[in-house]
Amino acid sequence: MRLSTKGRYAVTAMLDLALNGVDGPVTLAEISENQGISLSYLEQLFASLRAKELVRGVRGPGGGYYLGRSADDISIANIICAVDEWVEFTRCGGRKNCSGGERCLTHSLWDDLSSEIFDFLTKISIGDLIRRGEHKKADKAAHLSVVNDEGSRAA
Amino acid sequence: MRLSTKGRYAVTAMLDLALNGVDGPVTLAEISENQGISLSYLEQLFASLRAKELVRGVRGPGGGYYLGRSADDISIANIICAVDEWVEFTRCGGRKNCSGGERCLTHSLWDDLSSEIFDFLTKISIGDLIRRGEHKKADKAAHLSVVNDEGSRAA
DNA sequence: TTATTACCAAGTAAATTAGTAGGAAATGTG
DNA sequence: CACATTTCCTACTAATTTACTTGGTAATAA
Repeated sequence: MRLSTKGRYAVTAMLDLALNGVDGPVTLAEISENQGISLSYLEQLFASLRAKELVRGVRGPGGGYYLGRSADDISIANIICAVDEWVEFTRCGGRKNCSGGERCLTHSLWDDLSSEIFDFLTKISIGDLIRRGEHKKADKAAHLSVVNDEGSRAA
Repeated sequence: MRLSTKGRYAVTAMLDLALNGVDGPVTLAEISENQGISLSYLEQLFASLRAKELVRGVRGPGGGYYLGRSADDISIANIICAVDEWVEFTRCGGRKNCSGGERCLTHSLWDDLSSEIFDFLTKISIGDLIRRGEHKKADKAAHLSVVNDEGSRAA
């Protein structure tokens, strides 16, 4: 697994798209403005996202991007894999003395961890994140001024 | 959170250290050999790991590195944070029109996801990974030739 | 004394990230 | 139709990060 800043940009952009795309498509110019990402870099990212059918583009005036499918059917792993090319590491073939022996155990362990992280991110959808955000807002509205050390992060 | 190849190297090296360091310290030369990482790059990584007291170096002939504390007290998040400098993103201050309004929700959502991934990796220790590996070995020995689609990954 | 090892610093090649520039192809609107 | 808007596409580039190289110094066991 590989969670780089590139993947972060992509997830953030997709989140923006899901939030602002409820009535009509969202232009990359808007996302660029909102998130402080250059338009052309967004174009690159969205080319990858479009290739994996995570977004759908509409050209011309009034155009922009839609989510390619329901927000509940788009996982964080989907997004990150789309832009980050998912290099499979620990392909022990070709490595030193990795065949079968003690040596390979380390690789195998990392491989297990890696796929566990992947599973974790597969289970979180854009829809989940949004609902979670709504809950938090509702909670804040309900018992206002009740501040614990977790809630007061975003200034 | 940021899970780069650099963090991968560090986790792999720490795993190697934990596995081979049961009787006596492990030299970076050995890890370099085992994992195919250049000695000097390992030195850089271990400088960071040592600064966070995740490893302990012993100089001179017969020297090498020990884990800084019990394998159960070293989480994957610990390791990644040590080498990856943990840049805190989505510090919305200074950003566009991020103060309070709609705009910030996206950042906040990503921030939540980020800390969730962090929590996840905090809960997995080097010790956990090793025990998991041993279980897997035991399972293989017990009901041999029973292969499901998950177990047959590492060739 | 010597070999071995951690430890340290400066520099560098390669890869990746992020952004620029300059378009072409659709498409809604006047 | 003309035109503005927007996706879509390619090539180039600056900045940053990754991974490695080189050339040491300091500690220490034999």
